Amino acid sequence: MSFSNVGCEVAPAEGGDSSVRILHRLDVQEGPTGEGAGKGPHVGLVLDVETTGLDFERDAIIELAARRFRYDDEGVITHIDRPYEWTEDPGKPIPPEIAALTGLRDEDVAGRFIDDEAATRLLRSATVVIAHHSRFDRRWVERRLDGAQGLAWACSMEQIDWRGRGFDGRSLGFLLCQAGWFHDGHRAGADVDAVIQLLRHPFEDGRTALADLLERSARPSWVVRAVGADFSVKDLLRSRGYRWDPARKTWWTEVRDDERVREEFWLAANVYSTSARALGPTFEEISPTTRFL
DNA sequence: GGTTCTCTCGGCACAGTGTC
DNA sequence: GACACTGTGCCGAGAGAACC
Repeated sequence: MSFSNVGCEVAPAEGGDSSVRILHRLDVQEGPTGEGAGKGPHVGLVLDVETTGLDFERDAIIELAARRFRYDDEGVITHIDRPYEWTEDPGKPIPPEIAALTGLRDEDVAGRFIDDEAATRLLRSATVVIAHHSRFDRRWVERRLDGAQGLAWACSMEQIDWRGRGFDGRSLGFLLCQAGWFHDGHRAGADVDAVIQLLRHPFEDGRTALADLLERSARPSWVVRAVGADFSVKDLLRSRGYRWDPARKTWWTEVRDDERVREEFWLAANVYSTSARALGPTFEEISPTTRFL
């Protein structure tokens, strides 16, 4: 565990003691922020849900929070909107471990419901919806809100190269800590603000985390499936980053749009040149509206 | 023909990291 | 604790070869 190379302003303690770091309590304020305040032409939205568990069939959302922000072409946040938070009665007791984790008790959610129309309108007003683990949040939101399908999603956990940027781990609280802040985690509103703060974070090259995220999210990509690949090339595929899909019984990987042609050549030379029963690769386009489903 | 060994072809278990 | 995903390494069923 190291905080030495995170490229952020974690303040040394008073007196210059380098063995001590000071963390600031996170307090994201509504209103214009930074250079070019308020002028960003794009609208992003950070969202987080708290649920009674992880089972999409049996469990339910108990809290949904979101906050919009404006950002400019450089990925700099220029204005932060007011927070939106709803709690919802799941119709059954909140499990003790979830109550301990989130601080939400049965009486906090009793008789309360998410305003479907307002929440859906809020989500649809954004160019991109961002969550810290969109594979989780997207499924819950699309299941709960009828009008929330087909939005462009990005993931602050998966689509920012935190390790490459000098951070350890990917958990929200730990990333925030390395950026010099702490918050009261595991409440939806607090986690939304934590993500916004991380997106504002400037790396050593001056780019923000949001800029990295938007660039990676906007890149079209392709799921390549080595359909019919012979077993003899499985280790070759694995070493190139392909993964086995048990359901479809194919090796697959995701490549950027500009890597597709190179991948086709590689497959032709290394996989399909030797495989008598090969059927040939398939390519499925992936975009922000189809990721994390 | 019966038994044992070896190889093939995935499949599975587990650890680590993330979410609630 | 439950679940998802990734990476790594080992396991197992079935087929064929080798041996008696």
